[in-house]
Amino acid sequence: MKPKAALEFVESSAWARVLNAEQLDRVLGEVGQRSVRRGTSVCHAGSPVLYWKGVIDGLIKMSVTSPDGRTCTLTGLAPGAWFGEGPVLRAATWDFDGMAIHDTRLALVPRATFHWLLEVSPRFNRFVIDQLNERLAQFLAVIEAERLEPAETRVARCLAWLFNSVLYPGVGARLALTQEEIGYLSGVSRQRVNRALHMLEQAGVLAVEYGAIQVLDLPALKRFRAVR
DNA sequence: TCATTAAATTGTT
DNA sequence: AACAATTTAATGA
Repeated sequence: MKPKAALEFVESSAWARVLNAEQLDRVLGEVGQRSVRRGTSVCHAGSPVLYWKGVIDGLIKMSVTSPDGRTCTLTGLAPGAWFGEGPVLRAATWDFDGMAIHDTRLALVPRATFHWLLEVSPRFNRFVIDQLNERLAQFLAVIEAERLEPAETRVARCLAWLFNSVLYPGVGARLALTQEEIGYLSGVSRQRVNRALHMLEQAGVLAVEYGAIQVLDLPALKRFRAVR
């Protein structure tokens, strides 16, 4: 696979801009690329972590499966995302499943390269800390909504997450996503998603399109609260 | 380009 | 979960 798109993607990533020329050269020399069709697995719980992965375009769903076969979706990974630093850092295997829910292109940074960057670049370390911290804040917001808020608010939090420009710099104002998919990502029935989206549209926060949504006011989406 | 049809998605119960 | 309405994509005249 010719990694041309991956090279450009790495160069445009926030963490690449904090590296010196020598460090960037090594990364560009070792980065790989992979295209996956919608519906295919991109990483599997229990299998070895070989790469730190970036989403060039498309969409990935992160989920876990219980021993009796039930699955729970944790989050979506939108364009611009880099993921897997957790498993890369602490273990030799993935602790979640990743599935492409759209045709997706991935950039692959070998595990060894990632660890080398951590050793030689304080600013890269800082990037990783910032990213982990941003995720933590997002997870807290989602857990809070899960326990305290009605479904409409949970949908809003889930969408605010997907449009997070720190975690997913590649996402513009518009994201191709059906209401069914939003349901899977936010743990809400499609009917409830439909209601929530219209509520959010009424509030002027986003525009509902056929098979897509467009965010008009991201700050408002983040702080949106439906009345119970 | 237009009309027809199938498939996907949405809105509602 | 089921159904009807709507939108899109594909096909061929």
